[in-house]
Amino acid sequence: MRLFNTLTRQLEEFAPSRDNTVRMYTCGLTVYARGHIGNFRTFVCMDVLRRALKYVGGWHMHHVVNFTDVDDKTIAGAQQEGVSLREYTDRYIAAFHEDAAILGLEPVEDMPRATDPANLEAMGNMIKALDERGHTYVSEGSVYFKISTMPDYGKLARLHHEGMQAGARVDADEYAKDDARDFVLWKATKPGEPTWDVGVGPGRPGWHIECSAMALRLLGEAPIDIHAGGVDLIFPHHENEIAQSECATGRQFSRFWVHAEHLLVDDKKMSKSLGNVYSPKDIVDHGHRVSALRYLLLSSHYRKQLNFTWSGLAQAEESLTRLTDFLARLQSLPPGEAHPAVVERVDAARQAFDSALGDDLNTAAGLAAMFDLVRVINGAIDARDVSSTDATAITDLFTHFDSVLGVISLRRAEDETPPVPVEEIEQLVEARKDARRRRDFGEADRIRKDLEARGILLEDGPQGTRWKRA
RNA sequence: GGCGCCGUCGCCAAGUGGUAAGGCAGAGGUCUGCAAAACCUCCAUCCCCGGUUCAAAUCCGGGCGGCGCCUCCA
Repeated sequence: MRLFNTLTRQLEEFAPSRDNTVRMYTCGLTVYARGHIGNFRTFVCMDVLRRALKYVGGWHMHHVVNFTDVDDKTIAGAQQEGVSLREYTDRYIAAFHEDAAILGLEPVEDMPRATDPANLEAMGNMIKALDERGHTYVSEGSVYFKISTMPDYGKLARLHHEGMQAGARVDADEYAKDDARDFVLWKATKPGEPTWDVGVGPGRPGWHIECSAMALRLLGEAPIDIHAGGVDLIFPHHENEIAQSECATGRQFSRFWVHAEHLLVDDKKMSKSLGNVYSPKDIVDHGHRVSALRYLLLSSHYRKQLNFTWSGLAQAEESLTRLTDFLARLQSLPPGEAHPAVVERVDAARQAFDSALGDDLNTAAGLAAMFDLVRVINGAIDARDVSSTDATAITDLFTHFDSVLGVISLRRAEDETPPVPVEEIEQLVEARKDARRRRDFGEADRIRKDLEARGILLEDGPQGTRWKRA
């Protein structure tokens, strides 16, 4: 499996370093607000990476996705609402789980939160290790990482210090630093803020330390295999994680760094002032299905910016329908032997799909392999060259496709709760069948239009009438 | 000011040296009580200008256009 490594800016052959288990860490959500579709673009991409490693690469996963549940925004939010930090962040963690479920994210092995005692302790230990090795200094009660003690600082982001002066907005931190580029490991306690004592003075974690500490605590000895997140995290977050982890352990932190590009909305970055920040739930409130959003996210490469539009979502909806219509059609094929021509096509499609996904997660090419198969098999069905035995093989292959893409199963789950009760639909389909038998097409069409208005489509075929959600 | 990415059919989107995948939309046809679905046919020479090469959307140079990072951010 080939993956683009931000560290080298090249495609590299990936395999886990030990035990056939991929040790992967994805930077998760800061839980001061409900996650938006931009956040979820990253999470869906990493979910597909995770699934591809499992179901195409054949490896086991130990995948950690964290919650940042303490920072300026969470503290401010909790204070504003007069609730505890824990209570405040619990809400958004619950919302995340809700949205993750409707988007079909596969549960990961660990979802730690920064303020859990074991994690805070791990942070304290890492800071102590850094201190022993001479990488820290204390200023006004806060502990800082001293960049000048790390010669290869900047290797991930590849930022050159000279160029940073001219137009860069210099960090107007409220804490004093020796060098503008130094970053805080542990922030001194301020009145009214939550505080912990983990052996480096009372205070709270700096942003970067939590990921380093949790990744190594949960995934074991450095280097881990993959560290992932959105592109905006490359600097400073991931760069600083590398600095802390490598200076504390003396070893490489992560072998691969994988970054998902941003999602734009109507060609603009999402922002509250533009009113274009949507959560997965907003997609539903706009009358769309979340499966269409997942499909849309899959339809372009994870390292390219993706422009979200409502019409793009509608197109995704139609494309996905073509796949599910095809699978429905496979249900009613006559029994018989497997056809060699079909078997050959199925094998070719599997190969094309796996090779696309194994090539730096080329989901768009993977989808094309699926549609190629759909077209060919549809034609073969019309020619009566597909048996139920073939159908089983094809269905199995689609199960494989979807183990990685996770979009068809999502759509099916949605279909289980149609806008009209299934019993009523079936009753009306029966009534319409009678009407058609009587050649009372007026009544038959009336029933169909009535159901259509309520979100149910009827299709007459040789095997009878099939219904589906609009 | 520094670093980097992108520009392929009306829309979305693969392809990165060998003569343009796939999806949506559209046109015509087959099938159907009518629809829908399905199938068949049609629908691009790759932002512009130079260069390298037998051969370039793919490599190099220069433009034009869009975007990102350098600051909290997926």
